[in-house]
Amino acid sequence: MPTKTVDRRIERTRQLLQEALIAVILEKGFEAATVQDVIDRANVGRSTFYAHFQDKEDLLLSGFEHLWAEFEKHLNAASANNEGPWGLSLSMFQHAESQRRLYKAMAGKQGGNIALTYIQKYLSGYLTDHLKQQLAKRKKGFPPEILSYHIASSFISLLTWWLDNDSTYSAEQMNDFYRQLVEPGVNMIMQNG
Amino acid sequence: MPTKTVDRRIERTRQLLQEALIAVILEKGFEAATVQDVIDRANVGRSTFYAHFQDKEDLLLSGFEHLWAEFEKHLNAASANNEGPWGLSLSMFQHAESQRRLYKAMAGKQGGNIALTYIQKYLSGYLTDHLKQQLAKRKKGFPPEILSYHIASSFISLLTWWLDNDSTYSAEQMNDFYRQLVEPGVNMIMQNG
Amino acid sequence: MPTKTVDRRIERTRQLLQEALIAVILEKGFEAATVQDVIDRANVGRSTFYAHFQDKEDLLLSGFEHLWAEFEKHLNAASANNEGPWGLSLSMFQHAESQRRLYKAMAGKQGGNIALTYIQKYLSGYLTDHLKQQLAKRKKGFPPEILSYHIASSFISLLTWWLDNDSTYSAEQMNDFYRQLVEPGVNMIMQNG
Amino acid sequence: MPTKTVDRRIERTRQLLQEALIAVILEKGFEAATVQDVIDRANVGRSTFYAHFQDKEDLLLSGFEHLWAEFEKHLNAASANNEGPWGLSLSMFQHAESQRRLYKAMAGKQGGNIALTYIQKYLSGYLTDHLKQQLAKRKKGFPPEILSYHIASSFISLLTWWLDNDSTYSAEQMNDFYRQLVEPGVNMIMQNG
DNA sequence: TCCTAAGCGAGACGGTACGTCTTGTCTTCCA
DNA sequence: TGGAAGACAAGACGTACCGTCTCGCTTAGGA
Repeated sequence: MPTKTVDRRIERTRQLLQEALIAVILEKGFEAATVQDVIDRANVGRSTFYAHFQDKEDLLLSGFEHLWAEFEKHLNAASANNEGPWGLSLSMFQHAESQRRLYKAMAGKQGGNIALTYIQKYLSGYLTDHLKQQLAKRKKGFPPEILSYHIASSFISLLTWWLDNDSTYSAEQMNDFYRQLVEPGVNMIMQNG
Repeated sequence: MPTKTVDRRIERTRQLLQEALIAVILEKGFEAATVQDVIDRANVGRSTFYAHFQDKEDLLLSGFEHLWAEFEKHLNAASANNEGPWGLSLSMFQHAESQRRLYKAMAGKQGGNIALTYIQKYLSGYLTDHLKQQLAKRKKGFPPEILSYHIASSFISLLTWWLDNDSTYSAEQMNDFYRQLVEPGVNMIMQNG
Repeated sequence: MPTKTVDRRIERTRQLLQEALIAVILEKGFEAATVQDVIDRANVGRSTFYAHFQDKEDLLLSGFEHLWAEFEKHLNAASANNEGPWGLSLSMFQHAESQRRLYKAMAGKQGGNIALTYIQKYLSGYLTDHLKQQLAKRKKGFPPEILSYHIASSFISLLTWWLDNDSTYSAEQMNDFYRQLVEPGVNMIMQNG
Repeated sequence: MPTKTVDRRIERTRQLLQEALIAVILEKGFEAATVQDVIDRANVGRSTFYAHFQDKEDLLLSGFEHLWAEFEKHLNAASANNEGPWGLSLSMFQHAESQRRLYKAMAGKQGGNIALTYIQKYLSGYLTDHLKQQLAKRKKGFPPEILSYHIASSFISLLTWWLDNDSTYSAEQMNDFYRQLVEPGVNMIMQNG
């Protein structure tokens, strides 16, 4: 059975462009980065860029999706210790620690909000699923969408802060801080809703 | 000594431009707004725009500063009930409620991050001053900059969420939610630092 | 009565561009000339070019129309001696002689065929009007459109040859050659049609 | 010794491309035709095109050379009646009549000037050879290069007119028109030079 | 009440980046 | 292993904004 073989240049070009974008973002930020900056650094023709990606957002997103796929691998590999929201946040801090460069470009303030918006949505969805049952029992409780939103955005705030300040705290320390800040409030709400 | 009298047209033009920018932001967002959009709506010449403002960021900021001055008036007027961090946050929710249109344009996701960055800095500064003494007593406590950052960014997250979702919760309710979410964690840290 | 005043920069820019185009055509030909070549030489911004002209054809045509207007002035000034087709052709040879540079760029093989097509149409129209009556008398004569076409295209061929070969023949000599070549055939046809 | 056999695919590919080019020229003209248009219509890869031809001019020229070779066959076959300049022109009108499609693409205004330039040169050369002796006798005569140029370009003008207007005149009629227009002037010059 | 400096609209201008298109070369894969 | 398919670098195209500028007109405020 003849497997359709792919031209290996294609993937190479995509990676050159993704790497070039990261480099440019770290230099001057996502907004200020121009397509010309990226293709110059990648040594790639203008039309080649547009053959692969619609625009620089699309390019960033493609890189993010790759990073996210790796994160999910990491998550599954460590699944034993990382269950529940606090396990998930720890995993993400750890993954960010091991891919600091990429995370700074995508989730730092230099990056656009594309990646952060994605993460926000993912976490909110996860939390809504996870807290649904407990919240359902409450009669006239705390608005669950606000709760989910807060847990997710607090995490993102801390993550961004960590990345942008080149903080030397470890992933585990950051997750501890996160839990100390957020968990008490959440627990209060879950008990008294 | 002759008092230098100011041409009243100047202030009028500035306001026309500020209002036009707000309107355009609410329609298509700050990023997508062009100077041409703004001056068309304000019926103002291009060079007039640049005579008053460096660019659209500058224009937004000028409007924000005006809004902020009004907030401080509001804050002082209600100072009796609004002391401490939770009083400050309540004042801001209330002010946002009374100026919903402007807040949506500046602090909603349609606005840039200029205003939010400003608020973030202001709150962090306020909190650092306010919590400094208590935190100073702790020996090896929780990092104060993270604590301040969290309290401020949680507030901003809720405010933005409130504005963007056209939520019908009152300012007082929103502040309650905010306290329920954030206060327990802060108290734990302050006691055990 | 207030005459609508025109911004003098506009005409200046148009002329800068027209002159730059002529220069570039003489260097590398109309087809090879790029908009970038022209605006670089004219020290004009790209968008300014497109504010004035649709494309380089439009620019050439605008210059040609100006040249043509001058030709008509020249024609009227010398109208006494230049009546009839052979007077018209003499006038054009003379005008070309006095504006050799422009004619080379527009009617030489370096120029596109825009100007030549225009001249061809103009001459054919003129000749059709002029020969109509005589030809109308013939019963089943020579096709008049072919006759007009021949007289016009022969003229254009000679003109182009003259320009491209930097020939030293005078305008009057060229017109003599033209008459010697074309007049006998025309006369035969007009008599025997 | 094995006779070098030519891969029949090669010739087939060349013909596919030539035919595709003709079709595209007739649709949108030579200038507007792109290599992509041609290879799409020929169902051929881009590199294949460039393996056979330098560019679209080269391709057109190759087709023209083939056509020209056929013309020469036609010329020799009818040589008895077609001697001298007026026999040559008749032959070409006849050949154009029998290959109207190809001639329209190459010698019509849709085709570039490549073919016409070639024909012009060929005719000028032929005429120079043919008229040389007679002109040599004259002392201070009419410039022979102008005479040759005129005879050739008048022919080309008529041919192009005929093709572009889908005229129903026969080749013989066209040649008659051509002779009526051009011969008298030439004869006058030859007698009095 | 007039005069004059300045605010202003209108918009031309030089630039820069965009996303598209075409060219001619060069690499990869397949028959 | 030679030729077809098509990925690629290069660069021109026409459009959209930007921030600067020049131009006359209106108009406010001091004389």
